[in-house]
Amino acid sequence: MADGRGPAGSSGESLLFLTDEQLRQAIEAMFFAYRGFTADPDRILVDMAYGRAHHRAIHFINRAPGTTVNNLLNILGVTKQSLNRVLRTLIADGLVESRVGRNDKRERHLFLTDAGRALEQTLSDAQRARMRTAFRDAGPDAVAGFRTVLEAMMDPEMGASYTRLKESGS
Amino acid sequence: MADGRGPAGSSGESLLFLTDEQLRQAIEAMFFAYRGFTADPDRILVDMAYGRAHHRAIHFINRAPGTTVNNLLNILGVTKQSLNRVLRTLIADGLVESRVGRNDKRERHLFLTDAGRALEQTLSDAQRARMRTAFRDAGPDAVAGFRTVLEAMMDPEMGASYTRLKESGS
DNA sequence: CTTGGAGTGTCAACAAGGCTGACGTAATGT
DNA sequence: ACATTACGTCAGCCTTGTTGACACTCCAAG
Repeated sequence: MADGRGPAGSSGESLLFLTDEQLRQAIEAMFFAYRGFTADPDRILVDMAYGRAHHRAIHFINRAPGTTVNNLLNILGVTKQSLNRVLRTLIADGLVESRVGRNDKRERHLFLTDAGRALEQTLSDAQRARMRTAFRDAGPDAVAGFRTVLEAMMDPEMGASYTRLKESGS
Repeated sequence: MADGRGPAGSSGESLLFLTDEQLRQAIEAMFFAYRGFTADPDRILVDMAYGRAHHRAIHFINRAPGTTVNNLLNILGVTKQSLNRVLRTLIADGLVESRVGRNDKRERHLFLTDAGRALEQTLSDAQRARMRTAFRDAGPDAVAGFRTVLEAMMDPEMGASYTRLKESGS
């Protein structure tokens, strides 16, 4: 495994800092960190009838108000059946509003209601608190590196969604 | 709340680089990156009868050969029933071997068989390939920052498991 | 030796949240 | 007119998580 290889890694001399062992550690760090990342909102959601899927939908509707179902589908990368199950409950509970499109009446544009925004705020406050602490402890340079690596890890398609959201939000 | 804030952020002047908007972007980056992170092994696993839970078990058994079920339970953070279901199939399929403990015969020590190691290799090769590319593109400084932030994001307990593995493996 | 408790395995039942396939409807584009 | 798109929905399946209950083995303490 990460054994009898000499100092020259499997990918060339410019990558000496990337031993298999270090990559393994990074993989584990990613695993444990993602658990921390979702832990706080998850704790809040269990008390309600919601799960992580609801959180994701709420997050991205808040981020791109008026987005269509199809657009959300692409961002989340799930089937319309999966998304619809979540959306149906959010609409029924009055957290999300679905408006028929003006130009194209086949489309449904999604918006958070006041109650939806309130929940979004609660969830993202919890999530941001941990991120803020972690970022503060790590420092600005580490944060910059963190984001650089995350962007490089994305699938190109997903990266495009990310960039679009990032630019619309700033 | 996250609205009409002036230049003084909600957490003090030394955190000016942490606006809510930047935290939101980091949250989204984490979401999209984790998808990329798991995509490659997931693609391999669907062809077999296995899922992500099997991958995780195989990964950590490979990392800490001879680990007990209870130890693995703590690392993975699932119930013994969930883990057992996965472990049972892996043992039945000859990828994992369970040996009764010598000192304490109640304990089962888990090892990968040759076949198990082969699958682990395949999966982690796929996962490492993406990480390696991302790390190469981002550069050593970014990678260092990446790991610093990830470690700061973990729950303290999980961070302890991570540190233990990290130190045993180096 | 008996007993309590820890470590483990297993059965049953259930829920969340993925998936596919199929079908219906309305609106749009050709 | 007809095909396609966008959406909703029903039915059924899978993985992976959960609780609760129970049995077994073994260690250690009384």
